[in-house]
Amino acid sequence: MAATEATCAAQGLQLTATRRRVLEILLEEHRPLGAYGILERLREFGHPSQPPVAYRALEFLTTHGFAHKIASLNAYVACANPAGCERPAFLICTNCEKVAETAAVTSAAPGVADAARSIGFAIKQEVVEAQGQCSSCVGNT
Amino acid sequence: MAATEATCAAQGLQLTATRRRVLEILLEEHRPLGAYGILERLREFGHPSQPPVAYRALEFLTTHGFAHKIASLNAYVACANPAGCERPAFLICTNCEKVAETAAVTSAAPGVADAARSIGFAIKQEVVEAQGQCSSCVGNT
DNA sequence: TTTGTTATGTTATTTTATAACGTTGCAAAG
DNA sequence: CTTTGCAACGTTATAAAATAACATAACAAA
Repeated sequence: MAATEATCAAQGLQLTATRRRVLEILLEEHRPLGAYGILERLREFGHPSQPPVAYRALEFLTTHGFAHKIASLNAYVACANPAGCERPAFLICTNCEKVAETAAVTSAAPGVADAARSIGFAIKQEVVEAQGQCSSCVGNT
Repeated sequence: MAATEATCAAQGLQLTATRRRVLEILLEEHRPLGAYGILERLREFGHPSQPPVAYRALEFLTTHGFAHKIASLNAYVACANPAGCERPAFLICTNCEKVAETAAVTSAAPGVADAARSIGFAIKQEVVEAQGQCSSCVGNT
């Protein structure tokens, strides 16, 4: 949160009340939250809570790397490393639904980068989302 | 298509009319198609076309590896290599929307596998979807 | 022929996301 | 000042994606 505030200050980004509240909600959760889950939480705090409210805040947060969308879940998480987030990848526990964020070392998995090169495909960005079981849940299911 | 028929015969899977038609539709398209796009096409051919029809066929096709869901697009493509598909990864052109399928060599991108190991996370499956520009579209946008 | 299983047909609903349009707040140019 | 421009906000409505639920059919095995 402090890192996010610092980045916003440095780059002239407006961390408005709603945007800040959405980020706080994501930080409080230990699992990805859908847009409508966020809306519910906003409602509890008396914020306006029509869908665009959440989606606008999420667009701001994801655009600037303060949060990420987990495409395979249609859900959102706060960035674990807002100060220096690059090539985020996610480890999604299919048992407890918690998500760990890590950084991929290369821009693409081996084989994928080669394949891209060989067909002249210019990779801009990559979505890497692993599903499995976290250490607490291994063997539980 | 032949490979799919062969696999179904070998494994006792029922490639019914609707399932076959959905696979044909995906094979004819050179880009990912949403479930409702598929429904439109089915309608043109006089098939029943309520949402569950498409979703059931897609579940069958994706479960057995004859088609894949592109999570970051909420869309579906025919598998490019139904005979021996392992660890599929996708190169999605943000300009022309075509998708190339490739195979990741390792089960996880470097760094991701290490991170998983270090926190005791057991990876079962991985979603790898790269966005960028295909050779025809590089420089066009 | 009854039973179990797999696939289908259909209605309704839920979940996720965006379009569209007017309003507000504020800073910079005139 | 005040007005012009811009970014964010509030609200209504709707689109798009996915699933729940329940009844029916087709067919093989007991």
